[in-house]
Parts: sequence; structure tokens; C-alpha cells
Amino acid sequence: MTGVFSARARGQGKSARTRARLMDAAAEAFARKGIEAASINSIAQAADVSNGTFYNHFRDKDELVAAVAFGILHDLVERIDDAMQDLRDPAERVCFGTRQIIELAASEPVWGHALCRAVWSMPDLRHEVAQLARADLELGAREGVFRVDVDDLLVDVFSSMALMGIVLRLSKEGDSEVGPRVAEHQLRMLGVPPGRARRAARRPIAPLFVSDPIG
Amino acid sequence: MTGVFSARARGQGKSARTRARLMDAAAEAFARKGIEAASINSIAQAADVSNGTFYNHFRDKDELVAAVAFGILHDLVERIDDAMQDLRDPAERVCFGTRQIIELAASEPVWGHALCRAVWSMPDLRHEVAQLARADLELGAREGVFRVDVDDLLVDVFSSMALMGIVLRLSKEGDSEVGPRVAEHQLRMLGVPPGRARRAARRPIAPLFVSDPIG
DNA sequence: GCCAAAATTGGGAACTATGTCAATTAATGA
DNA sequence: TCATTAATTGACATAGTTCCCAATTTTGGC
Repeated sequence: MTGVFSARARGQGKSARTRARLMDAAAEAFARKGIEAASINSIAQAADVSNGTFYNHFRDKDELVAAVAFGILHDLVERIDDAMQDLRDPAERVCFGTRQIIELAASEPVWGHALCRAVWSMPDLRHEVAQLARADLELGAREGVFRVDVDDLLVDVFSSMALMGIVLRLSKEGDSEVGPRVAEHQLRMLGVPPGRARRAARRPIAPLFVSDPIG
Repeated sequence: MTGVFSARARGQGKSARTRARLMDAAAEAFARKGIEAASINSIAQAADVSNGTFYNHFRDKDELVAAVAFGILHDLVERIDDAMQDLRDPAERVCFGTRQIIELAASEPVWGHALCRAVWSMPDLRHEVAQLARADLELGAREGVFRVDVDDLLVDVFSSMALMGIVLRLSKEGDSEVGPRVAEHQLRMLGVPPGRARRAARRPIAPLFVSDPIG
């Protein structure tokens, strides 16, 4: 069985395919033994390439972890986006997104942690994913529901709150209230009146079934 | 000259003093050659301790980096706290703290980055430092300036915003506006009316002279 | 206080993983 | 076909980590 990254890289150049093989092998190894315990050599071996080849595709292990984590995050975001088709209210969309990403990341601790670790070392990837929330923030601003200027800084600060939500959810400190409460704080920051923020953030949402982010 | 950590550990047990010596040697080596380039062996040697001893005090290099980074952060926070003696308004105190920590961390890129990375892997240390902001949040809530319940989650979310500020300030994306803008978003989240939040966050502040966080 | 047992700390050799590099092989295209 | 570029290889140097034993410190009963 060939993993998600290889599948996605089919038809692309050899370099992209080798890179994808490494990422699949890494995803498998990380999930099985944890990130620390999976050595680069074993990953390279599982991908049928030599140690040296690994370094043609990734600067170091951190970059590999980041690439895999963001790949999976991208999948999750797409899935959440699909599930949001019918939601029209920007406040509800924002809450739904934050709460789902927290729950999904929390349901896969290895990826949740990898993500939190990767986010800070790879500004470009972070930025790219953060922009996925941007559309909803701009929609809200246009409709006057959010009373802020939407720019890069706002998007990043907004994302950092969700990220902290993931960390709290993963650690024992947090329970299922984390998502709604983080979302509520986000809405308040965006200028939604407290009462309305509270109600929107606590509205029940259908849990998203997560088969297995790895493939 | 003996470093800050050793000075702080004077009078404590031998174990604590050895640990402090390692941290001082590490701080010095990190600042001089960068974190990557400073090997455990060279640090242990500089601390007059064998390689194996290092691992009696730290699980791995990351933990050492985190310990040093948090130690320095602690110093910075104390210094900021001193400079805030005269500020009585909770909103202004919060803004001052956030803006100063962003500027100070940004003035020491090595530590700024180390901190951002360490924060996510060391929940206990993160939590401890985050609590330093708690007093001001509670003061504001008591006085009715902040309209939120102050609890662990709020404190952590609040901290994550400042942390993102540090990251943005360190990367090229951010300029000197980062501090005020992050602080403004924090105040809005805390329930301060937008106009007042904006004014408080943009009030000029005296830059804190930073001699050298390392000692 | 004193001593023996237990726990912790220090030492350094052995081991494992990371990352580099010159040499080799595969792909491209004129 | 052959020249040029790109991708891969695996041995090697370096750094990180483990292990086990000796030395030291702490603990707890007397």
C-alpha cells in the first residue's frame, strides 16, 4: 500500500516522488514509534533510499517533521472546509473551524505535537496554512460582524490562539471545553459582542469522523 | 566571573550547583557560537564536568536549551516587572508587559527563537512563566476593566498571543508595530472597548535598556 | 550523633544517529 | 550518441545518547 504523499505525487518528477516516498515512510514510522524514536536511517531504509538521499530532500529531521505535519494539517483543513459548506455566518464558521481543528489534532496526539513543534520553525508553511482562515475573517469584516482590519498579523495571532488550543487539548490541562472557550476568545478579539461570542462558540457541532489522517 | 545561574544556585545543594554551572556554560556557548554549533561535550567541558554528568541533569540538549531560555525569560520578566512599578491601570500594565517582552526577545534573536521552540515542548515551564501575567489579568478583572473570567486557559491563550508577537518580530514580517498591535488584540479579547484598547496599546513607552540577558 | 543501606551524582568508554562529501549512476535533450 | 545536469550512493567525521561502575550524598534506624 502506497501512502497519501506518494499518491499525491504520482505523475510528477522523480525528485518529487522520492520525496513523497520519504514522507510516507516517515509518517508511518512516526505514528508507529514516535517522532524521536524514528531515526533518519530507518526512514530512508523504509523508503528504499540511502541515507545521503534523505539530505537531498530535507535539510534535517525538523524539516521532514514539518513537511509531514503540514501535509496532514492540509488534509484536515480541507475536510473541515467541506463540512462547513452550509454555514453562512462568519462567526459560526470561525468557531466551527477552530473547534474542529482542535478536536482533530487532539485525536492524533503525534500529529498535534508535531504540528505545534513545526509551526514555529517554518514560517512559510505556517503562513500558508494560516491563510486558510483568512477568507472567513475577511468575510466577517466585510459583513460588519467582525470589527477589525484583516491583515497578516491578525491572521497569525488568530492562528496562534487555535494552536494553543491544540496544545492545551493535548495536555491533561484541557478537556472538551477548550475548543469552545478558545473560539469565544477569538470572537471577542474580532469584535463580536461578548454575549453573542459566547453563544456562537458554544453551539453544538457535529463531530467530524476522522478515519485516519495518515492514510 | 560566574554566571547568573550559578549565582542564583549559591547555597543550594551540590546537584543544583552542577546544574547551574552547566546552564551558565551553555548560555555562554550558545550566545557565542549559536545553539546548533555548541556541542554537549564542549559545554560539559566548559562546566568542568564529564559528558555523562550532563545527562544526569538534562534529558537531552533540547531540555537544556529550554531551561536556559526560560531562565533568561524569567530575568526579562522580572526586569519588566520592576519597570512597571508605577503603572496602575491594568490595561496599561498588560500592554507594557507584552510590548516589552516582544522587544526584549526580539533584541536577542538566539533566545527569542529558542524560547519559541522550547515553549511547546515544556508545558510546566511554559505554564509557570505564563502565570506571571496572571496577576495583572486578575487585577483588571477585579476592577472591571477586563470583562472575562481569569483562569488557566485565558492566561495561556493570552501568552500565546505574545509569543506569536515575538515570532513575528523576529521574522522579517514584523516591524515595531507588532508589539502595539498584538497588545491591542489582547485587550479586545479581554473585553476592553476597541477605542480604549487602541489608545492604550499605542501609548509611547520608554524602551527598556537591555545590557545583556546572559549576565 | 553514627553507621549502614539506598539513592543520587560523576566519569568516561561504547554505541547510535546525524549530517557531509566525493564518487557513481541515471535522466535529459540536442 | 554524447555531453550535461540531476539524483543517488555509502563511507566517514562529528555529535548525541546510553550504560555501567565508582564515588558521593542522603536517609533512616539505632
